[in-house]
Amino acid sequence: MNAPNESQKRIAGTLEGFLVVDAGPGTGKTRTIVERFVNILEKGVSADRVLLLTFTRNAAEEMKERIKNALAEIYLSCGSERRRAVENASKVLQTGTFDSFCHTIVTEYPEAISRFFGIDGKLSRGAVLSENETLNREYFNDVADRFLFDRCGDYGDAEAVVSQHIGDAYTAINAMMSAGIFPLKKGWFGSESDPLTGDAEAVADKLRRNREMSNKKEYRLPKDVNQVFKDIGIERELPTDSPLPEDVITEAVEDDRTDLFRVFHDLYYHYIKRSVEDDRLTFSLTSLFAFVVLYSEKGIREGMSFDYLMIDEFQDTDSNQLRMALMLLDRPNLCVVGDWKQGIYGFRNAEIENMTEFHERVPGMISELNDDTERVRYRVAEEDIKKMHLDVNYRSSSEIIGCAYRSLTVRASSQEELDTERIRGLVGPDVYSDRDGAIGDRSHVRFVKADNVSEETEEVVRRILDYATGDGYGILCDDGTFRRPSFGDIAVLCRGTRACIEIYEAARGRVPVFMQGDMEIMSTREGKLLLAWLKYVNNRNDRWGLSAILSDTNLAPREVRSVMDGMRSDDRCVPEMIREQRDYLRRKRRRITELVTSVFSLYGIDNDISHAITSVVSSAHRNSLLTISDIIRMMESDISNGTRYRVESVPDGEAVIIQTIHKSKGLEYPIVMIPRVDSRVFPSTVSDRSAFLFDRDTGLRCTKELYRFGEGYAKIDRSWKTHLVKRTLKKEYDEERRLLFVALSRAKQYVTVSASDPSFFFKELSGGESVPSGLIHPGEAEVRKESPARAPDVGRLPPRRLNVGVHDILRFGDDEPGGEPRTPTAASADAMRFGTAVHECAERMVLGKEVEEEYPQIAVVRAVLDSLEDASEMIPEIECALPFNDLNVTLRGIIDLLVLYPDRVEIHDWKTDRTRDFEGEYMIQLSIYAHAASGHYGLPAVCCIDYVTLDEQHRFQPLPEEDIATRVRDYLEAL
DNA sequence: CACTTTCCGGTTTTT
DNA sequence: CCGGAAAGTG
Repeated sequence: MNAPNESQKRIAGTLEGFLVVDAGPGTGKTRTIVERFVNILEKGVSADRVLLLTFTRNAAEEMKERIKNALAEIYLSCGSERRRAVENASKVLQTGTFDSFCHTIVTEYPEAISRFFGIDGKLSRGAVLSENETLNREYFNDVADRFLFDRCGDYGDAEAVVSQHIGDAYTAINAMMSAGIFPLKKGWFGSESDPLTGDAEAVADKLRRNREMSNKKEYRLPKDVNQVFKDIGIERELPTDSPLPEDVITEAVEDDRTDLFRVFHDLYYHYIKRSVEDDRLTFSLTSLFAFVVLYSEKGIREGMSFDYLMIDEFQDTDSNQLRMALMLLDRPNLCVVGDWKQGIYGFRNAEIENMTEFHERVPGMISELNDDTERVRYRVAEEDIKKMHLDVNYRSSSEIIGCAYRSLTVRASSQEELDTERIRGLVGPDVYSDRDGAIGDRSHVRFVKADNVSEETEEVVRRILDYATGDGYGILCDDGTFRRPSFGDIAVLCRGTRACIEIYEAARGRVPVFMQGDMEIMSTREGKLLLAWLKYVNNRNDRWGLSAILSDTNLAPREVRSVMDGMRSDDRCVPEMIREQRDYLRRKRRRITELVTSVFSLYGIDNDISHAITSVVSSAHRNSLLTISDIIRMMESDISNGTRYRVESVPDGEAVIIQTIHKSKGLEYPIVMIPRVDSRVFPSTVSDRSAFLFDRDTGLRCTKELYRFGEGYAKIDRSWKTHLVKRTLKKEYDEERRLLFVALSRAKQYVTVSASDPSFFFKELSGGESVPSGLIHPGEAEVRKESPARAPDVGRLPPRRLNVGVHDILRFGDDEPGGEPRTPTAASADAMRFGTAVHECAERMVLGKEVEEEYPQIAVVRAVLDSLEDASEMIPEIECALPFNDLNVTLRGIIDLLVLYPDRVEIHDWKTDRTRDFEGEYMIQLSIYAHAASGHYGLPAVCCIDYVTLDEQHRFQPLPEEDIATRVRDYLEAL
């Protein structure tokens, strides 16, 4: 890369004070942060006094790498005296995610939290951070149910609404945590009055302003209220020829919410208390508790402090995090970097206002934090805060930048609004392109309108082919020349996962394509075919299974039906080939992993999804001796619950990537396609259905209200007051526009935006100028139309790559490879169950969790773990894969325990055997793991079989890979 | 043309 | 069950 530009230099050189850096897309943000970080160290500041916080692990890792590299360069160019300091600095770099930092604080000082809240119980050092939001909701639900039951009748009308909408209460409480609002045993933190009231004056003001802005002839707001009155059946009407009367504004804004606040206070406090007592943390609780520790304990706060702090992606912070940042500093040296235009995490309570209103928020926060005692030991006035700007875009052509900025621009309806936008740097790009000279005219932004969704999907595929194979496109290389685009240069960015999947499915088999993200793998063709075969193999009379199998062949629907009808008597009407396949598969019914891979190889299916399914099924099977019917049940429940699994990402660089816009943040591609910019889809019109509204200005409000009609008759219906207040929240720039901005600004040279039912985003952006679909005809030879699903043919279709379970190639005496497996006896089933139990305990122990079971084997495991104390990392139950490319086979298995040392990896495997009869086989097993791990980490591996029943260990060097290959060959022979 | 009624579709996700 | 947009109405 070339030398830093002026603004990058200025920012990297401004080391002291408070600094906000507005860094538009592609402006060299990471580089500037790295440079600034290094500059601070160069000044002689000790590396442990500088902290860099980010939001994702990836970003944290990348930063660390790049800082280390920069330091390494310095190292080479300086004298021996400085060398040691530089070397040392690179070891103690303080970079990490906000959440991991908070987690450290909380687990290190758990007693501070109980002390602060006045709770008897306390979090342990090993408190579990429950990442699964579904389970967290369930936990809250249980806690709240119980609580409301115990306090039945204490909270008047509010209680009814809360108990009917516990999930919504959880959401609202999480939003409060992010906003830094939380209950004390009595009252609320940091305020005499109720912090949930909001800013009544501000809301009233907005309602009045709204009145002025309304259409001269008719007044919108009174009409709106009348509509609600009508909907809920209240006989009341406001005059629509006059503005909203002041007394109505007052009535709406100053609605009495004391019961609602009381129930939330008590429930919120109770939830905190129970979580502490049950030793349960969520990400939100961790963040809140970290604040509490820093706030309440002077010693900890000072011990944790830094002289310099930098925060990346600052638009993703919430206010709790900002306040923590202020307390973490010993001196006023805070540099925040981000781009509010890329703030797309509002649904996670991130506030772009932390960035846009940084100047106003910070001084206020500091004085609040210093309310009773000095917690922030420096002063920052609004005018001390410097604002700098990265303004050169090194990524995109100016056509693309212009388009991206236009996507943000809203038709400002007043001069005042326009001015606000100008201040925010919105009217016209605040960034200019550096690429135009190099790119020249090899850039475009195109708009395509298709007649319907499937036609649009087709069009996307066509255009992918055109970009990758057609003439007239050139991708700029580092040396300034152009090359033909390849599939790997193209990204398809969608608003939602659904669209991603649909486009992925349509493109698969025709274009090399790769989808990133979790998928409902069991609902795919692969999943359903497998399910169908499992059912049919399990039971020859399974009608659903057979009909699904038949429907995937090229039999006409009529023929399928006649077969199904014939099924009522016997299965002679089933095509012979299918029956043969069933017999072939049935022989493998006890080797689930093999059965699964065989089903897929019948169809020649070997892709990300089939891999993911294979690994889910085989690990479920491995963990608890499942039968075919258990697997069937699991798959069926996954289908009906819409369970998503991570699909292993093997981007080979030459495949089109399909991902959501959210996932694309921070990435760049030469060619970007943005499909489905349709009405209701993008911008998404999913409305807030929550029973509670929580916002800085409006405070906490209930969207429902209990209406009483005379004699004891009452009903819960929407609250007209909250409805009115909600209208003040309508933001001019909503997240959807920023999402479009993110999508467009990923592109370096070419963009195609398409729609079948254009939304107003599409219309606005294209200016009504779009091209119909179907104009592009990529060479037919290139279009490998997926042949209509062929009937599976046994044997003739060699599997392209076979996934083989490690256990499949091991020989345990009575089990001939490829033959019928030994029949599980009651005794051997028991032994396996015991083995599984020991493995589970061992896993928990590695993770530092309590283990209740106490038998001799556990003590042995503990002794082994204790002997590994100087390891840099211990990973239990990790999946591994060892490819044999010449054999077209990948061996897959799960390592019981992988121990990482700086210079080697150690593979451990727990064995509950009473003899060492199978040692030879186990050595092969561990050797496979060792080669896989060794390849992954680039370190030599050592194997160790831990016989926990015998209390013996067998350490050895892995057997040569060739020995394993021989086994694999034998296995393939026998197939 | 302006307003009302009916209809439709239905997220994003790191730590 | 809600809000946006198409269809329906005067």
